[in-house]
Amino acid sequence: MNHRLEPVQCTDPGHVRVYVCGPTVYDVPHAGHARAAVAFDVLVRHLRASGRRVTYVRNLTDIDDKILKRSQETGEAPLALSARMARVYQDDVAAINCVQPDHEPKVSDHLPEVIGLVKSLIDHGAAYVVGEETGSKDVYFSVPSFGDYGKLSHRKTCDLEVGARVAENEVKRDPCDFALWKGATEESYGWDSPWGKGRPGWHIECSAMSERYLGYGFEIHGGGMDLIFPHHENEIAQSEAAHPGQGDFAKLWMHNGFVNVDKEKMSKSLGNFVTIRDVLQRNDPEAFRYFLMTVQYRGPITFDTQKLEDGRVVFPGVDDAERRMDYLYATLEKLEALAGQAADAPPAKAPKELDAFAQVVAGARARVQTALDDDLNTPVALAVIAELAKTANDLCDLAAKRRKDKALVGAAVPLAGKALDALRSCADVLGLLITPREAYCARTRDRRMGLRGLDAAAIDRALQERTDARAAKDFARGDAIRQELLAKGVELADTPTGTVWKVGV
RNA sequence: GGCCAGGUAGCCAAGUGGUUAGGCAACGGUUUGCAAAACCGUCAUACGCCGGUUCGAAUCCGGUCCUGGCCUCCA
Repeated sequence: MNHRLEPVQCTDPGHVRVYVCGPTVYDVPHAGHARAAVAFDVLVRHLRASGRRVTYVRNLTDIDDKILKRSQETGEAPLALSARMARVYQDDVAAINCVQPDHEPKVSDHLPEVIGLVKSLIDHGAAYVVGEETGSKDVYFSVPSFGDYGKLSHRKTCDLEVGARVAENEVKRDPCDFALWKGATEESYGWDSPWGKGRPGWHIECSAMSERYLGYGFEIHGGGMDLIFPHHENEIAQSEAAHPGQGDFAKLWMHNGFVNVDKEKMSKSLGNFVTIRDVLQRNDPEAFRYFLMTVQYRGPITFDTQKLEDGRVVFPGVDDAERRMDYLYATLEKLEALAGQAADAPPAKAPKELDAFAQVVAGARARVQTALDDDLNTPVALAVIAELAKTANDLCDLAAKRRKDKALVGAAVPLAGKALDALRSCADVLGLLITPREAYCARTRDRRMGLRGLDAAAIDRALQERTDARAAKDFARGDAIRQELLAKGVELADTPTGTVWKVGV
C-alpha cells in the first residue's frame, strides 16, 4: 500500500498464506507468464527454506470473454479449450521447475463460492442488480460505496483518460462500477444463479477463491504489475466490503515486472511474444530460470531475439544464462571429483592459504538468504553463487597444482565437500542445479546436437582421426579437424585421460 | 491528462549517505604441442541533467529531460 518493504506480519507466525493471480487460459503461456511463475516460485521456495510453512494458491481463470471469443473462432467448447490450455500452462511452468501450488483453483469449480460472495455484497449494500425487466440480469459492485477505493493503485476514482473511453454503460450507476456477475448473452455459456443464467465477472473469482483456500486477511498476494489496476483494486474493494471492520484483505502485495521485447511489454495483443515452449526448444529449463532471475522481479527484463547467419533464431540472454549453467554444472563436477578423492586425514591446522576459500564457502548460504530476504534480490543471490563457484574452481585448481602437498590436499578434500553442499544449497532455493549432473549434460548435449543437426557417430569418427593424427605428430591435421568441428559448434578439450567434446550453446 | 516504475562503466545488472557487487564482451597473463576449460589482472574513482542539504550524495530534497507501464483484456 505504501510502496515500501515491510516484514511480513503473519497472523499465525510461521505460516505464510500466498495467493498469486495465475493466467487466463485461452492460449499457450509465454515468457511473461514464466517470469511471474518463477518470481513467486522463488518466493515460496525461499519462505519454505526459511522454515516457514507456506500455503501457496495460484488460480487459473477458465471462464472469461477471451476464452469465449477464441472458442467461437475455433469451434472448441469454451471449457474444453480452457481445460486444455490449463494443462499446457501447468506442464510448462512445471517444466521450468516451478513447485506445484498447494491449490490451483479454477473459477468453473467455484461458482457456489462466487455466488455466495456476490450475495453477501448485495446484502452489505455494496452491490446492486440491474436489468430486472429484461431477464438478463447483471450485478455490479458500487465503487462509491467503498470509501477506500484506490488505495493500492493510488487512484481516487477510476480516472477516465480524457476522451479515451466511450460507450458509457447506461445501466451502471457510476462509471467506475464493475461487474460481479454478467447475465448470459450466449445460450451455451452460463451458470445458474439467483440472477438468472450468467457468469462471474473477472475480479470476483480471486476474492472468492482466496477466501475459500486461505481465509480472509492472508499474508501475501501476488501477480503481474498490469493487475494492480483494476484487478487487484477491485479484489480489495469486493473482499473488504464483504468483511467490514476485519482489516486488510491481504497484508502484503507483490507485483512482478514485465518481460520486454524491444523496450515494449511482451503481450499477446502486440504479437511480440515468445512462448515458454519456444524457449525450451532452444534452451535448457534451468537456463531460462537463471535468465529470469538475473533481474530483480519488480524491474523490467529484456528478452531479445536474434537471427543468426545460418537462419537459426536464438535468445542471446538465455544463451548467456545457459553458459552460466554449464559453468555451474562443470564446477559441480570438479568439486565432486575433488571431494571424492582419497587423501590423508586433514591436518590439525588447516593451511592458511585455504582460509579465504573456507570463509567464502561458510558464508555463502547465509548471504543468499539475506539477499532473498531483501525483496527477493535474485541478482545478488546469483552473484553470491558466482563467487562461490569461482572460489570452488580456484580450490580445485590449487589442489590439482599442489597434488603432492599432502597437508594441503588433506584439507582441500573435505573443504570441497563443504563447497559442494554450499553450492547445491544456494542454488536449490532458486530452483537451480536440481538436475543430476549427468542428466543435465546429456539433455543439453542432445538438444544442442539436434538444433545443429549433428551426429554423434560422425563426431566420434572425426575425433578418432584427430587422435591418430596427433599420435603421428601430425598436429596440423589434428588442429584442422579441431577447427572443422568447432565451426559446427563442437568444442574439443584434450585432457590427460583423452579428448572430450561438448556442443556449444 | 491522472497514477506508477525506471535511467549506474562497451553491454546486462546489484547497490539507497562514507568501506570490492556480480556477470558478459574485449585485452594482457598462468596453464596448454596448439587449444579449450579454469584461475589472475586490466577495462571501473560509472551513476540522465541542473540546483540544494551534508564534513561527505549514485544514494536525501527540489526542479527538469528521457524511456516504459497502467488508466480497455493482460503475468
